[in-house]
Amino acid sequence: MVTIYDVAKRAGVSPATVSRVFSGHANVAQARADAVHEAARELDFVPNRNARRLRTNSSEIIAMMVPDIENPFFTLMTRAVEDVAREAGFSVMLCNTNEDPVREHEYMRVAVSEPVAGVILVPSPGTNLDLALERSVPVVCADRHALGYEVDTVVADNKDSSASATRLLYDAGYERIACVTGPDGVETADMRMAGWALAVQEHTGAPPDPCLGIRAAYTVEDGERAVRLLMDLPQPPDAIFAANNRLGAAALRVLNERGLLPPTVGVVSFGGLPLILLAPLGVLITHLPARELGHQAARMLLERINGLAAPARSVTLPVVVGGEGSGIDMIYKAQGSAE
Amino acid sequence: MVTIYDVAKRAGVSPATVSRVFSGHANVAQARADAVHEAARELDFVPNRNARRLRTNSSEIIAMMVPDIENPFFTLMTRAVEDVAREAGFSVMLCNTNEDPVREHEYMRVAVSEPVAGVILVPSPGTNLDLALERSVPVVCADRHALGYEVDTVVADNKDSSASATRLLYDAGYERIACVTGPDGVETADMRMAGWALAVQEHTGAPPDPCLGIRAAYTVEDGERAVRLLMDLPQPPDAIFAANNRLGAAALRVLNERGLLPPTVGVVSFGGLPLILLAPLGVLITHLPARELGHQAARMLLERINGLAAPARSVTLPVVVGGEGSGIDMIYKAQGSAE
DNA sequence: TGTTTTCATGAAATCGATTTCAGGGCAAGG
DNA sequence: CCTTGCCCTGAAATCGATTTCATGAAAACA
Repeated sequence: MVTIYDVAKRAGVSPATVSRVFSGHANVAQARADAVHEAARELDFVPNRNARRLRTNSSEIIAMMVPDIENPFFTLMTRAVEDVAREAGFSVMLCNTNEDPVREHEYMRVAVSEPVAGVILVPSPGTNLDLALERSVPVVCADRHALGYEVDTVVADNKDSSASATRLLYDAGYERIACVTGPDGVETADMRMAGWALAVQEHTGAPPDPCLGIRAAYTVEDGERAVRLLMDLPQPPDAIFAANNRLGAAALRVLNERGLLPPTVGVVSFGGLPLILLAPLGVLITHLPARELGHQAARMLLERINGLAAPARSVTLPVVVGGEGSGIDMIYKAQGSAE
Repeated sequence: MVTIYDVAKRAGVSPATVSRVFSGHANVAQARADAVHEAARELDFVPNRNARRLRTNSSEIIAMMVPDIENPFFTLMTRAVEDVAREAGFSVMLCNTNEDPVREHEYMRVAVSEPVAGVILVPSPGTNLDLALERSVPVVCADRHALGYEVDTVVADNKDSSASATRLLYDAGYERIACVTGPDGVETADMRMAGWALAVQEHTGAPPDPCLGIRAAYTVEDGERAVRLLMDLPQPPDAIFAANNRLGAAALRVLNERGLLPPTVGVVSFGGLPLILLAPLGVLITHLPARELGHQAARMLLERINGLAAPARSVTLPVVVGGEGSGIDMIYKAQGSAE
């Protein structure tokens, strides 16, 4: 392995000087600096980061903890984080938590002992950040808040935009609107359902019929089960508000099975459907700011890594509630940002 | 920071013994080991991985370099790698190369200087592995070979299955089959086009009409441009073999624009279309073994990390060329594996 | 019982870069 | 011409765990 000692010998300087040239923390005479660079190039020198990190007790790795990288929403968020991180000289360590607090905690141990420079976390219900905070590893939450902790957080404006989307269904003439949302305790699921309930209350003057608000895991399979349940009700809904992209896909699939595609039954998919080719007319797709969530979270984390000591900040990003356009129009939008 | 010296002092042993207890490489008397564990617990000791790595010159990080994590094919591959890696106690560092050899090389520098335990690489054309091989960082290529290097490689059976898929179009009665493939020099693009050409030659007894074989970047936008070109030919094709999922989506979108959806014009999408909801009848989707590619690559890499010194191995995984079923059938297949 | 082997252990060297400290060279000021 | 001070520079200490080496004790063998 080529070390700074080899470079130093070749360049005729001391190892300390080589280090100074590469870390740039002190002044080195131009002639020597050139000699060092030349020697480094000739020897194809790559500094050993472990040695550097041991000494400086720092690292250039950000842990990105998401429930499931296969969900295009999180894929896009991760991609955005990686872009910002790379720009700033950081690498991204990918951690799938599977929405499982135990797994999340295991990863947190790894992150702390690594130690990583910081963590961007989509918290699972029951998340525990004690370890990271004790060890003062900065944490930024994205998409959801971490219950019981005061850390920087970036979320989408779930409740208001869910209400808006639901109102659009009423505007389109639907009257009995159901909601399929995610698990109890998952913030996005709860907020979106709350938004739906708010719009229903506004429109009907009464809280929604409890059997129209139903929960499922954020998967296509479980979503289908839930939508079937809804459509099998004695008084089935004439429109469905689906609280994420998986559930939106599930709704469309069940409705397709039964020949009830929009506009027969109205559908809102909260979150884009990537690569969707031929969306039926009358599907309303809202555009979650996945990329912006990632960018913003990464930027805030970098600020913390650079020593920012302000109290915890909370940012809420707007959700674009797309107009109820033609299938093709919406396809293009969904495609463009590939949410 | 709590170090092994603190633990040693408290447990009344030497730092060497503490190290032995934690790394488990040598025997320590039970009584002392207990004392060490107890002291470690009391002090809440977490070993510093940087120090360990510096000494052992190893790490528990695998670099995963893919062209674009947003392509569901690579997302799934990455997920599979992460699953295997986690099982074995490794973490995954995510690197988007953007199909750009310069960016790939930058990441390779990071990986080498990290240094990571190994690299799983989807090579860009013009990839350069010298750095990694010099530094004896194990590399496994996935999805494509690295031109000019002898390293472990896992690929899909692109040529044969492209030929099979093309034959299915002939069987369905299409006669003038075009091919939209990826950039020149990208192995998957070349092999898939070769498979298409082979089937055309077999069927017509002559090499394919050159203007029917067209190249595009592996993006929806550029794919649309290419497909438009094809459909604007004086003698347009009556079927399209699209060499990856993005190009498949592009083909369907252009055909939809023009009212020529299958079965009017036949389509093969080589690679699944995730979350596709309402595939038109007559779209043939082949299922790339993304998950298996990832699993296999990760397993082979772990073997190398553990010191395996055999000559480079090459594994080819089969591609399932789905039957031309009803839209819904295919939807379920595409969904299930979310390629 | 005497000899050899095995085993657990601590002291100290080691990994490779960073950083402190002290000294030498040089310019400015008296 | 002699200080004072600044800037570069190299020697050596340092980060925290691992590992080699030497040692002494215990176990195995004859």
